[in-house]
Amino acid sequence: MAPHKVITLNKIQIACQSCGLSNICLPLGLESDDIERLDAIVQRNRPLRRGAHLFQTGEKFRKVFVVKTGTVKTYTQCPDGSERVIGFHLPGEVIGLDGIELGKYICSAKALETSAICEIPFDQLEKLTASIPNLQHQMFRLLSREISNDTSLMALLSKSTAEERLAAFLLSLSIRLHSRGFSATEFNLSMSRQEIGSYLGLALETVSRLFTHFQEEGILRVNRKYVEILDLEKLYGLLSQQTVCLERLRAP
Amino acid sequence: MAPHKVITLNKIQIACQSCGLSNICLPLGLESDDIERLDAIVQRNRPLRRGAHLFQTGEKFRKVFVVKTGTVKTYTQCPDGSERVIGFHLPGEVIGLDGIELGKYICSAKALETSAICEIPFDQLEKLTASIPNLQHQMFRLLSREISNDTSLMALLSKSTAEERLAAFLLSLSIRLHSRGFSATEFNLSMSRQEIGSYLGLALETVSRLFTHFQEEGILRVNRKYVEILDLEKLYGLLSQQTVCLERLRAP
DNA sequence: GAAGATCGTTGATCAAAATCAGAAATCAAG
DNA sequence: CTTGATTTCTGATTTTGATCAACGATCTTC
Repeated sequence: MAPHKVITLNKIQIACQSCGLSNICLPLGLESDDIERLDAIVQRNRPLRRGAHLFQTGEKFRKVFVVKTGTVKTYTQCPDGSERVIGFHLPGEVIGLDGIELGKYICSAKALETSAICEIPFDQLEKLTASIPNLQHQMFRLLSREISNDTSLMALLSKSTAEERLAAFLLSLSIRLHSRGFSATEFNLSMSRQEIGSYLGLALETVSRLFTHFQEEGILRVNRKYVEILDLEKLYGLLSQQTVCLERLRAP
Repeated sequence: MAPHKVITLNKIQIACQSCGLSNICLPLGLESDDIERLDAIVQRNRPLRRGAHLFQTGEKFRKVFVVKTGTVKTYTQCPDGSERVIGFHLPGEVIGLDGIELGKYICSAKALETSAICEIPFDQLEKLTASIPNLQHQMFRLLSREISNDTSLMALLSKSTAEERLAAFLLSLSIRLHSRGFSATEFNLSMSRQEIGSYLGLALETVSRLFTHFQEEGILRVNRKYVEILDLEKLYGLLSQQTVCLERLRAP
């Protein structure tokens, strides 16, 4: 009997053309043959396992990364070992752009679950960008979006209660998952209470208590990582006057 | 007697070539004739008075702005009238980049004191950028810097005490002023306690008390807007393990 | 220069969330 | 399956900084 054919994972590659994320990712707004040129410089390796790093703080900046499947967190590490979560990144989101300025990554990025990642060498991307006006515009948009997101989060962090923060976090997740074709009301968190707390500037105990509290209020049903939002309207109602925030949360 | 010649202020214009900020501003890294091309699309109007707006939330995004002299604050407004300060912008800093994504400004910007502002129509800048690789790179760097700055501030806001926040704020100011040729240890704040508090996520009373406290500790001398830092080292010492933050604060 | 508005300081009180501590549930690995 | 590690939940206590309140200083405007 002939040996089975071995399929190497890194050969199963989806070109940008046929990727479901092309409407939120870099190729957005590009002509078909321009997408092909972009596609040619995209590297697609085997999926990363939970805990694997995309890059680490201080490493030389060479590539930007796009999440294709899974979730990635970016974080900074303090000398004392504690870490601060900067962001959670879902499919279609571009990571590493903050490394352009100084030529090195200023935060670390690791997979929270098995995740497929597209890697794009930045020098090649930059050259391509100069010759494709639509790509340049999309790059500017992506960078601008990053800034807008941060602005919203800062507004959230600089005031507002713990309750409001967690509500905003859950709604942001809900909206982003929904826009990627997942359920808006039922999902599994890929991050721990600790990580959520770090991201929102809260103690993990506070996050845990709030989940319980939201459940008692009938807003959601929680079981560890599993979350089901029962009353979206009520959750929105917790976001006092966070206009900007909400508007932005809906966007990506 | 012949009438005196009237000098219109908006005729007193400094070209990018001879502007002292060209080493931190957009022209950084550009060839001489490319700077001229950039210079040609820069609009320089009369200085804005304290309180005047550069742009307001929701307005159509057409231009980016560069502070030439003075200070500008960006902020978002809540329906209840209260505002949240997003950032304070010193000479050489580019404002309005967060409007690219959605085609409208997502925050407002107003002068905190009489300020000279360069205005650059974004559509023209984008065209120019496509034909000057160095300018494209500089644009990416600027956008990336903006993201890095926000990242640092988020790390500061998401944890850390009131004391640490004010220390970081003062050091950031000190560093940025120094890199622009001003004193690192003696300056006049152009913003109120209220605005500092809003920026740092603290009540204005807390900010006021901290100033008093720092003075009692011999770290600085304060009289309303006037600040003299007496012990820079002690001030740095208050920033526990904020590595990222500090590294970033030094940069711009 | 007087009147009013704004801004900054200080004190007293209170509330929200951090911290400390321990139990229960889940997961990973031998 | 058992053991140990990790994660989550819950309770008790403490702390930080917000809020409320009042007053003096400074700036603005007529």
